[in-house]
Amino acid sequence: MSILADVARIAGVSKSTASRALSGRGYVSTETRRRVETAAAELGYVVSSTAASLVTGRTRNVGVVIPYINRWYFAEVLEGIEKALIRSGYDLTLYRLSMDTELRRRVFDYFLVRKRVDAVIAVTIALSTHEVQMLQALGKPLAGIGGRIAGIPSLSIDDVETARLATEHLISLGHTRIMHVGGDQSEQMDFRVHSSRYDGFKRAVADAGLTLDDDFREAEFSVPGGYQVGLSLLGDPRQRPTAIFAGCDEIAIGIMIAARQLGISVPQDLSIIGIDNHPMAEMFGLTTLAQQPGSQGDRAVEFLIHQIENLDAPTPDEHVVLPTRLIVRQSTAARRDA
Amino acid sequence: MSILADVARIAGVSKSTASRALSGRGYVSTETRRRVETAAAELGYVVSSTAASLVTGRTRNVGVVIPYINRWYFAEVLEGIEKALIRSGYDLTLYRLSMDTELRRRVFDYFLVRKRVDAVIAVTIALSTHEVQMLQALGKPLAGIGGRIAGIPSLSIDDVETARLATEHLISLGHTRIMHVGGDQSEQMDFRVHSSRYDGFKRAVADAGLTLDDDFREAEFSVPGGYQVGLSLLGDPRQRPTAIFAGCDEIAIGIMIAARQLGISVPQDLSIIGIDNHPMAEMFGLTTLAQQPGSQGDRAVEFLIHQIENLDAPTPDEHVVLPTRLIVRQSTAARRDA
DNA sequence: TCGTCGTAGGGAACCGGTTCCAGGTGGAAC
DNA sequence: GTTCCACCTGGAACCGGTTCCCTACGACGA
Repeated sequence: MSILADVARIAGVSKSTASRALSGRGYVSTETRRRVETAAAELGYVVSSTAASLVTGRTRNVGVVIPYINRWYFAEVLEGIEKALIRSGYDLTLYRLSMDTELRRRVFDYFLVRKRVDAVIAVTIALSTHEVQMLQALGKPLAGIGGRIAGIPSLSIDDVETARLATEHLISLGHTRIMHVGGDQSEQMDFRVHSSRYDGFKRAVADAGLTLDDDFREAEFSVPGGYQVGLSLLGDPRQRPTAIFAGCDEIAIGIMIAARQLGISVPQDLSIIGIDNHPMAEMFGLTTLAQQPGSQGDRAVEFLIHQIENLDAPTPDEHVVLPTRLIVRQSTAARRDA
Repeated sequence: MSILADVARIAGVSKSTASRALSGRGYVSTETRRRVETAAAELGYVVSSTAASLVTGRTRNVGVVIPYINRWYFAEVLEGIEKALIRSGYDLTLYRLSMDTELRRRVFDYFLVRKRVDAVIAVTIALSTHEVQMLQALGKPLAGIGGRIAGIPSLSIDDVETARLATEHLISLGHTRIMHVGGDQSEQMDFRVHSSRYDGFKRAVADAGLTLDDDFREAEFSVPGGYQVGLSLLGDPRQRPTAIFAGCDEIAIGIMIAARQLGISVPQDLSIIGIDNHPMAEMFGLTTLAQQPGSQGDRAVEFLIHQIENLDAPTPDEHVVLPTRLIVRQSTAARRDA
């Protein structure tokens, strides 16, 4: 385990020259550089990024705070972030933040804040003003994905508008008995994605002049989650809607499977629309509003790296709204009058 | 952004005492400790983990090399690792390694090797002898999950045995026209998981005295992957098997969906068994061999941390085989004679 | 011929902690 | 009354790089 001084000695130059030769900064003759490089190779020298970051103040490491890993949206975002970071020569340190507030505090105090990362990306986690201030005081650029955070740039789809569009699609097909199956309305960790989607749904319903006395069921954002709600909701023909707007494709698919099992045919008896364009959506013929979580990660990284490398530049406080696209497949159809 | 010297000054002690007071190592009077702590709190002081690791040689950071994020098995392993690391006060740096060898080299050279991590966990990635030696030369403990790596401790299920068991289950139900739908046999990155499962299948078939001239189809390890193979395989009644052993539950579920769409009923016309016990397995009534990827991650971490903290201890070169458990549900049944 | 500029390289300070060592207490044991 | 030891603290070296500053030299334009 050799250090720079060894390399310098073998190459017959000073530490500073060796450093310049290997990092490529500053003037070094080609001959000297070659000598240093061969010496380094010979010794199997690798820089200590720790030592380097101590003096430069840069770690080339970005922290990602994310609540789930094994759900499609989050895994995609994470992959997008990872690809973009590797491409730019940055490492990714992962912090999974559950709703446990004690753990959350620990992650902030013991991990994030120790000058280990150059920047932080919060995925679907609404940082508190205090958390934002803490990180900003340390000079760490921040970005949010999946929602708006006061004072920091963020990236997300417009959940209200997307939900409204999905619902309008159902309404335009003549449906009047519509329900929304979505996420827990009280879950505090996220950016109110769940309630925004429900809000969009309600607006579309109201705009169409419909009144629904029973319009919502809560489901976990997963296929089994949708399946369970589907079974109990669709099992009773008297409460069964003719169309469902699901909070995400996984829920929608779960409901489709439940419907099939109950002998309810989609779209003849029931129209279903989701959000995401999950890889399974196509095989299920699911109509959906497509988003690209991977590219959200990608763009967040691109932005952050720019911030890191121009720390003096003003922090833009803009929120970028990403488009969603309606993909009509076979799970939605005009209402069939009984 | 205050540093230790500031804290020491405010508290009226030396740097060394301040360090001792905050880290809790060495003798410090309670009174002095209190003074230092209040000074630190007042200034909003946070240690520079960079500076600390420069001198201690410990980063409290573990690197995880993994090929996928958005597949169930990998996400579960990653979650298990993450939970265990956070619990022990370690960070997790994530490296997604695709099959791109150039990228792989870069990850090794530029990232892993820079003394940024105290240990490395390779998930389903068969490190080359050279890669293992490089990391060991740097004094980094290693562990493998999902397969055996020469010279380093690893953790996995017995793929051959598990596949054999699954296949035997089908054979015991009287099936003789059996197929395996599994992963690409030539994919080089992993631990031959795919070919081990195929091998186990073939052994069970051979042991039962069956001869099959067409026993394999390749599928991506995903639901759509299984679905596509299912459609083409099951569409032709002359080549259709009466039972399928799928390389994983996601493939199995894809095949079940394809079967349903083609009017082939499971298990009357077709028995299907998978591996994993994926969260969707239960709702599909899928018979499977359950494994717990999360606990694999957990155990690997536990072991590595022990290694890190006792670096002089001999590196055990043991391979731990984890059990799988047959869960019989409704997707497999005795062969129905035509 | 002189000043200037671009290129090359060395010396030393510095990043922000940790830890070794030495010195100084005071109480307990002999 | 020593001696010993446990406890407490400060000084200084050190971890392994990067970078600032200074010197040196050759080329080139005036």
